[in-house]
Amino acid sequence: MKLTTKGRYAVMALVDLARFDNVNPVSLRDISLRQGISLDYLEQIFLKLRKKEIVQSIRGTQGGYVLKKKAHEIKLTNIFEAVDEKIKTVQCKKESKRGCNGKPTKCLTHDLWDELENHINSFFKEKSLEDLVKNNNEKRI
Amino acid sequence: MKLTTKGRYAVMALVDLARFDNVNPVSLRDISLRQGISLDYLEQIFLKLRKKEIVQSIRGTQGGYVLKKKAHEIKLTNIFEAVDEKIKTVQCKKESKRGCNGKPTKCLTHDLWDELENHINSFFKEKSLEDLVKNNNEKRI
DNA sequence: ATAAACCCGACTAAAATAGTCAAGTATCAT
DNA sequence: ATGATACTTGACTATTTTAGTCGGGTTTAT
Repeated sequence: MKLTTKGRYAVMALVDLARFDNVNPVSLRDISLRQGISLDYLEQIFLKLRKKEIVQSIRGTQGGYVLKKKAHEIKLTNIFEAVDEKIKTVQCKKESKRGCNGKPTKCLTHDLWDELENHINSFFKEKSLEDLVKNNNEKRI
Repeated sequence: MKLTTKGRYAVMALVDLARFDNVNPVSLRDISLRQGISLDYLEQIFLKLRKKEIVQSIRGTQGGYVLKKKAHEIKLTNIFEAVDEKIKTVQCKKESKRGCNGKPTKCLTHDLWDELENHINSFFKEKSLEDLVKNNNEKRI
């Protein structure tokens, strides 16, 4: 079980963005240089973030991105959802009629994975971008 | 972020095993049929479980596997570790000197991923095989 | 005008996953 | 004894996912 770079980079880039956001739009080029993430890849990620209205773009020279919502309103959950990073412990939820493993009942451990998903998601739902920025500022990184 | 089938199958198979264990050794063939998991694949998985002393094998006709420890002593953490299912949120922990992203500092979100790992692992450390079996019996599946 | 920046779809190499396959060895029931 | 059952082990492979790259746009400040 691991987190993909898409999810990680999205969070890293947004934390970076959130720290400079108050002044001017931040260009992906700057984020790319500061965070060491490929520019092309960042563009893919921000396309998704924009579509989910987490960031807003400003085109042209001196353009870039700004947050579209307040940092405390943006939860990790929203970010991951935007870039298709989702918790998938089990694939047996689609068909409501028949259970997993093709049998009429749920698989032996079905409830366990549900529980696990909830456990992880509760973490993501609590943490906001603001929390992360504050945490970093306290440490004066 | 998703769980691999190796981890899921290992837990499913062990829950199955734990329910019949008290009587006779359980053959992989039976588990394979009941849980709908390929026999060859199960063999791979049980090889690892045996090496980590979670199960014990009994060869020959009427052979099979039995738990090597009490069900309440086997935590999810042990199972996942045995089959190499580990939580990997970030790869930036190896080099202690230099941080992630090649820079001398830790990446902006380093502590976050640490926290997430701990959060998930705490779940795995608590849950035992016994918990899972009990849970299923209550529901008379 | 032109450079800086976003926009967007298509493509791809590499790694991980989810197995399969083949060739054993041990043990029990008869 | 012998055959059937079941574990043992390593090698192999198709598929999927990941982690990007690439190329060609469009918009806008200066």
